[in-house]
Amino acid sequence: MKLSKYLIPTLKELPADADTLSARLMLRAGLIRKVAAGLYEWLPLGLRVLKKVEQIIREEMDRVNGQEVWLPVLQPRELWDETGRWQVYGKELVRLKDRKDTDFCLAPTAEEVITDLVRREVRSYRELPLLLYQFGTKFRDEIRPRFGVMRAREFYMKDAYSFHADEADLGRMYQDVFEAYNRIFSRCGLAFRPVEAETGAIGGNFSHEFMVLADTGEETIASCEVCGYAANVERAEALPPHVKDEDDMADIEEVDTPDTWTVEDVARLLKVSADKMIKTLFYVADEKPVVALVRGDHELNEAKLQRLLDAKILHKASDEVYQQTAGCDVGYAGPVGLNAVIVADHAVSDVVNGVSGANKKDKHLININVGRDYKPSRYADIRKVQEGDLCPRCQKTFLFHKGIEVGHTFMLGTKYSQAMRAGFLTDKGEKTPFVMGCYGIGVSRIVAAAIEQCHDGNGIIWPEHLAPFDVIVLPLNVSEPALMTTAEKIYHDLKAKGLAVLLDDRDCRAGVKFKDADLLGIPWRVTVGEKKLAVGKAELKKRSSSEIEDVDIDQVTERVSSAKFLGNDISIDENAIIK
RNA sequence: CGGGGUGUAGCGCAGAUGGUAGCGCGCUUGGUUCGGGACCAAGAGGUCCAGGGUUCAAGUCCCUGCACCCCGACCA
Repeated sequence: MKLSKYLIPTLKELPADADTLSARLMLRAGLIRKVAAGLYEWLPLGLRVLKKVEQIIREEMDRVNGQEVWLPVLQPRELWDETGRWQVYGKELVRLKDRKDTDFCLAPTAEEVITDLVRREVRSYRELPLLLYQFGTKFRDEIRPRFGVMRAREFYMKDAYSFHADEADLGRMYQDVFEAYNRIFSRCGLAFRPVEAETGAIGGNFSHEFMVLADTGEETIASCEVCGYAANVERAEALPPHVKDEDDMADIEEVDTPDTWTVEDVARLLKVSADKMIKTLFYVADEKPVVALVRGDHELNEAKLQRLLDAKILHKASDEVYQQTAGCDVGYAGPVGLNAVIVADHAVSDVVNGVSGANKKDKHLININVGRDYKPSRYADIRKVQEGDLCPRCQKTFLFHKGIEVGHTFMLGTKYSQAMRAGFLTDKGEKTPFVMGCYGIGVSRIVAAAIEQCHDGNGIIWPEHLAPFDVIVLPLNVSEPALMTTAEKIYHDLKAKGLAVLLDDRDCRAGVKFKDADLLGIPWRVTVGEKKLAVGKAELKKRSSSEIEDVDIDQVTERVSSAKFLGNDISIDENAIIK
């Protein structure tokens, strides 16, 4: 491809609203342009990278016997009503009507449609297991799109769904896909880590996220270097401390705390530490009010609470609920004398002579004690793990990292097949619901994550398997015929070797070409300049290295084509794949 | 949804006290240059986000709306 005729609008200055490094570089290198908040156009160069990622995923999915399909983006409400997700999914689901006023949504994921397909077409255990996947545009009306294509409202995703006769078979497939995912992200040249994860709106009972490690990541991972346990902080188990305070119980007392309601302020006013405070939070779980207690220095983990209560929808209670139940505002609520279902975090039970709101304006209670003054309905792990917490398996201090979620696998079980009455006949002739798994990869997000991980001050440094082109050839002076002829010959020879080559045939100064070549991040650069050409040489440089090598003109093609991917391919353990 | 901010040339921005719409980059043409974003000259390019109002006169002042960005709440 000749650069002079290729749409690569590189930018010296960057658009003001680009908020992360990868977004800035994607705009500057001419990979994408923004149309509206969270909506992007992929230009030729960007699309080439996207297609590279797609092909790697396709190969690995096929390797574990996945079958590619293509499902509609516009999906009828009736299917979403069957699983209840038309209600549960919330505002993120883009809803619209057709000309006949029938409700539809734009697919944020495709469990309903695929389950509908399989329930109509698959009858027997003999046809299982089945792994179907697709690539396609997904829509999620994010509250706040940001970070370029990383959190866009419309994005490109690979989603896969598997159907099984039983849990054991799902377990085998889950393992296969898990390994396929490891290969995919390795081939993409990413430093990543699979972690245990929350299941969120997709549901199911077991799930992993694949996190690309990057400081700009939105997710936080807690990991233990001793036993290898790693989980999203949304999921990570907290170890109950069991260092019950030694103090004797003192008499409960009401104290004045005018205009003081945050944990920090109350603790300062009463001269107690935050871990003596009991935070009292009101929630509504499937329309039933629930009170959650966590220690003042801890944070409630809503996902844990929701899972514990087995609630479809969980949200913070409104001020009215506080008034009705506690008779006061949020900051003055407390568990003593409260007539409600109370769930307490394990750590709360160890607090002796604690402090909480008195359920009266401007009043708190001191010296409150579990058992004597209030009685939670149940204890559970409902807090977020935090800095300093210990691994529940081996009591070693957790490490925390930032990550970008690029893949997510779920063991769904029968959540969707039961709701949609999707089943098959067993060898005994019994109708049984499919056991399902689902597996997603954010294809467009991988592109951004790769840049986030691989760049320098001059631009992108593509991992070789993702690079839009393998080589860029720079004739430094296009008006010099000998130089141009040589450059074009190298260009054609490289192409003949099957490499993707970009020829910078623009009539501009050398500096501009060097700057753009660095910005674009093409792995190999061949420079044809007059001085070196006079002695029959061209310059060869890897984008990832600062070394420049002079190579005989007629050796260039051989050098590049033989070096491509050398030492950069990952070893694949064929035995790990279950056929 | 709450708080804050911004909308002026393709991009980045400037346009006190209302009075002929500007700069840098990019683009076009010509010339000189030519190994890390050259220089000179001449050009093209604007419903100043939209609608309403005040005024002899609005990019500028006043309403209303929209879009976008940031922080928070929320969320595979």
